Amino acid sequence: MAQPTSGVRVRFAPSPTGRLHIGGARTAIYNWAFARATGGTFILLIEDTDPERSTEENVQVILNAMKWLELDWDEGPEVGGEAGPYFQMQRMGTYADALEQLKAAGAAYPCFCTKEELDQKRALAEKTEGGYAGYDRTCRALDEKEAQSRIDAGEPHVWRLAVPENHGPIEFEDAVYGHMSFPAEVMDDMILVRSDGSPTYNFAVVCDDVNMGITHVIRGDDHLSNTPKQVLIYEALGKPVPTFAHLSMILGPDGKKLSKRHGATSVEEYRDRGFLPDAMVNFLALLGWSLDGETTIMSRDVICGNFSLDRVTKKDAVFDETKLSWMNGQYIQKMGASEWVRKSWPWLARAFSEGYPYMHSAIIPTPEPDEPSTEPEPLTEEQWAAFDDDYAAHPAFYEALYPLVAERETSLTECESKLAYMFWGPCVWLDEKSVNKILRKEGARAEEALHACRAVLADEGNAWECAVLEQKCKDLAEPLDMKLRNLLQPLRVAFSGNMVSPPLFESIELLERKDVLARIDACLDIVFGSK
RNA sequence: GGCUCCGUCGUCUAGCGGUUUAGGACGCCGCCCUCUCAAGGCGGAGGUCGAGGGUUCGAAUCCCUUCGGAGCUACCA
Repeated sequence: MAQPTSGVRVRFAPSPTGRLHIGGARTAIYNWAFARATGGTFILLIEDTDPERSTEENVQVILNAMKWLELDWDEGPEVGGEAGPYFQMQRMGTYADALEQLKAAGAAYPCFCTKEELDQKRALAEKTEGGYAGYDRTCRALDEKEAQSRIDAGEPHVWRLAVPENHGPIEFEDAVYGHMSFPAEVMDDMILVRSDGSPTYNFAVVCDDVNMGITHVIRGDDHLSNTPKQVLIYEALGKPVPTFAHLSMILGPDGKKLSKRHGATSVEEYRDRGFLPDAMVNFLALLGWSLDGETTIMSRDVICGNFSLDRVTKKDAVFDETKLSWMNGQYIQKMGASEWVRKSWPWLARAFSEGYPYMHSAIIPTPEPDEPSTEPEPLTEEQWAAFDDDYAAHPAFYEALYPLVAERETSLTECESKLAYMFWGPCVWLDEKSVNKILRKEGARAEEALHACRAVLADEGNAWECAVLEQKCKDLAEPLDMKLRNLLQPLRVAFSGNMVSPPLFESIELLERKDVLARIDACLDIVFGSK
């Protein structure tokens, strides 16, 4: 299965164990970007040797995450390729072949020590000798014939790598860490094949990388210490050692390895929280790599066109969600209305559903800032149908919402709360705090302002256009001797229910005159008891 | 314990012996803009480059020591 290796071949090999971890995603991005930058081939290989978790469904989860990030692979599941199959479970034959080769070369030997025996020895060594030095090579001394007869008798055994005696330091080049050297004496006669015949990780990766013609192994830092062991396997196999590139760890805000305790750790979670794939890729690319030290926002094309291993840092990086949010906001500003509508679908549907069918107008208590975020009820089929109908009837309306929130959103989810008022029809939910601060404020003349603005909005002579309505309302300030702020904030509250909202007249323009007037009337009635 | 790696503003980073009074970005503070909130513009605080020794005319950049952090040390991957 020797591959013609012309050019760069890199691979990302995730285990389908549930979700695509942030660290894994970055590894995938670096492999992908490196392949694209060098005109090489990006291969996706599924490490599905754990039968417990490697379900069809979990494989799909990984694939979906890769697709969501828009990391296209040249060879792998669904697209095939000449170096396949791309599932380790389907490559068992290649591992068996490799073992045979090692046996023939005398580079592997059977070991009959049981797990229990080894655990005991390890425990003892840790107590008495101040540390376990690795397998004591008991079975390596076994007579070949004796070993064979025990195998023939069906005695359980594993196959170990016979680390060469007097092997000088094990050295290899790492594109990130530079020249690496490990003393061979501390290398364990590691297990290659387990007693059940399955290959261990270190053996399987080497076989795969050899057979797939991988030229650059770009992977997590946690494999750095595994690398000399793997180099030994390459040597035993008589194969050239690829270039390695180890990526530093991604840490949580507390400086500890990123884990569930830090909150969201999978790309799926970020997707569900309204993050854009472009922002994720841009942000993750910058976690350990830089273009020039200055550029922060960069497109996939720029990343792919300029990615290089020699600008990858060795230092562990803390995952700073604040910066990710900022970056996401930058991408939301640039994405455009139609894409925004398409991607904001779930949250727009929620915003729509809250206002449908229209509820009554009322003052509602201001939510506590430390609200216990409860999982929202999923929308019913009915609600979805109603939303779909509404969108079909007013597609332009939905696109017009984009400029209202584009530069105010840091995540797509925010449109649900920020735009809720746009779906209230003739009703308004008045935020209690806003009512007290704006409408009921002593000496603010809010009621007077509201009546005046209402008159402008009610005047059929005024075109229902943002610029016209805004100008006419602002013209009220002078005769009334009011500050714009005092004049318009009451209108904002009466219309949107809150003292903080997206642009006022731009919003009003998108709704019907009768609904806007109805809201003002409801507000006047509820707050001031006047009509 | 052993092996290995890392250490520049709070965070992501630039820096590869002199062009550096250590640059950019997020965050923070202030000002401007302004009907709110944002966005945007401008400005500011914040690192003496983990510490201590060298080498050198000159070091964040080279060497040594030291401290701190991390990874590996499985019939897990």
